[in-house]
Amino acid sequence: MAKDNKKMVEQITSMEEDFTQWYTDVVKKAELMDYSSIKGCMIFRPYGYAIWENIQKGLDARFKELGHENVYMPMFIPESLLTKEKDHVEGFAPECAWVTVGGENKLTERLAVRPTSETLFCEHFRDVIHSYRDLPKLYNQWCSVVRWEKTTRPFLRTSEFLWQEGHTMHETEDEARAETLQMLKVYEEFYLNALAIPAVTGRKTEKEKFAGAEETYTIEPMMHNGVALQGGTSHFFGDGFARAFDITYTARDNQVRYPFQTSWGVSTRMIGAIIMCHGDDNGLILPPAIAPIQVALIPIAQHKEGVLDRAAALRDQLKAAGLRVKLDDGDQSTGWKFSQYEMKGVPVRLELGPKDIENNSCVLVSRVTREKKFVSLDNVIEEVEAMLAQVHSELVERARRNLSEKMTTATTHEEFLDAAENKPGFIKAMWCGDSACEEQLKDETGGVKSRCIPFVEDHLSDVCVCCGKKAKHMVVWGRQY
RNA sequence: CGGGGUGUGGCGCAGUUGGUAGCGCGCGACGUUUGGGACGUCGAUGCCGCAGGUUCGAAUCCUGUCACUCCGACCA
Repeated sequence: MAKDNKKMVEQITSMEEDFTQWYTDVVKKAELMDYSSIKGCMIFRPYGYAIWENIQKGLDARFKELGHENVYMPMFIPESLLTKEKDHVEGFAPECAWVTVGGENKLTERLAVRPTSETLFCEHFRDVIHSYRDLPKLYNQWCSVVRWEKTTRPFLRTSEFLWQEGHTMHETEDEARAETLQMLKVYEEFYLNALAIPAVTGRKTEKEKFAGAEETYTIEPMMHNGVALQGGTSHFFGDGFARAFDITYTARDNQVRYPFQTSWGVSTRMIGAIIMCHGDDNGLILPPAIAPIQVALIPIAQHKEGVLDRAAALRDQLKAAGLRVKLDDGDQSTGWKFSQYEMKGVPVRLELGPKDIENNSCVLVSRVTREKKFVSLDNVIEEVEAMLAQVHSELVERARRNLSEKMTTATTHEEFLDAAENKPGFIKAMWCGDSACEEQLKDETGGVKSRCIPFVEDHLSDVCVCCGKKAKHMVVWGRQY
């Protein structure tokens, strides 16, 4: 029996042994997704989709609080529209999926399945923006986009992925720049307070910028193994698209002017970040704010008189307090249920058995520490809420520690190469501002790239870690998914 | 797009010198269990990725093809 138990637990490969396999095991065992018959596309299973719905709810409320409105654009983009902005099309055309036939007939112009919707928004903005009174336009859309990726991984990179894309138009450059930074702050706050993920934020270098953007800002969380994930981006476009699409308005000074534009997005990749940031060898660990089930209520000896009734009453009580609870009265063994909800990353488990009922108590177990706490049923709601809050702060604390432990500095070329080779994580190093040095470092290290120029830069030295010329910025470097 | 790997019940796999498919898990019924992945009995489930070929006979040999997956280059 003991041997069998062991085998069951070993269904998840340990992180230490093979992080990639661990990741795949977790997404499957936690029932987040399944592979589909379409290459690179995945099926969101109910539990995985529920996480996305909670992320949506949290972000959507934040966007709306700041005055944004949701819209929906078509999923097809005529080739002529997509190609209006030169840099943009060069960035995206190579990975577009094209529709060339409609019904029985070949189309006169092929249609791209949207890889991103800047061009569609611009076409529309051209029609609805005429006066400063029409500005700002603060639009957002929740949709899926398609990018024909060569290699794909569940949640991290799929050919079709779900996301939100905000697109805004403003009277002034200052206002648009402020919007760009504001939305990055929203992402940063959401990552921290909802996903329990602290992250590095900053500006992308010229080389890493979004196709067509003047500035790209990014949030870069670090995964458990030290690898970065571009977790969200916010772009300032200047008036480049406005000029390309001939979007003009009559300003307060009665002059015809071009508006200034931003766009910003996060995707279901966030779920990948949650998995790789918080998970452990027993499976997923979900931050309480977005966990579809916050409390797994497991009745003990449920066949005994009164146990299920009492458990159901407790469930209703917790639900009434606004908690997301699942009472599992299935006939699987208790141990099986424990394992099941651990794999699925439910933050708090509540055990209720005959002895507890007799004592007017129950047992709470934290998914992070596995610590058992015996609490009175009289104040169970407060206790559960406290444990959920504790799980959140422990996840933040753990992730913060990982981030700082895996952050190294390099002041010389040798140090940089050594860190890239031997120390998984981020590297802080000075940089001259030349893309050639980024290219060289990437080649020498086999994939370490600039993540961003953080908002607060340390002065590590006067010279570029690569070429030795005068340094312009401190850059955070790392490998990425 | 380059390099590797794998395709056999839902999942993980075995299948010898070619002889007509098996194991574990899971699934269903019943019974016993029930505070860390329970046990017994019975039962159901296969276009052996696909298409050709060789052969009396192919999961097995040959050719082609498709898919998935991992590692690189490209990207949220």
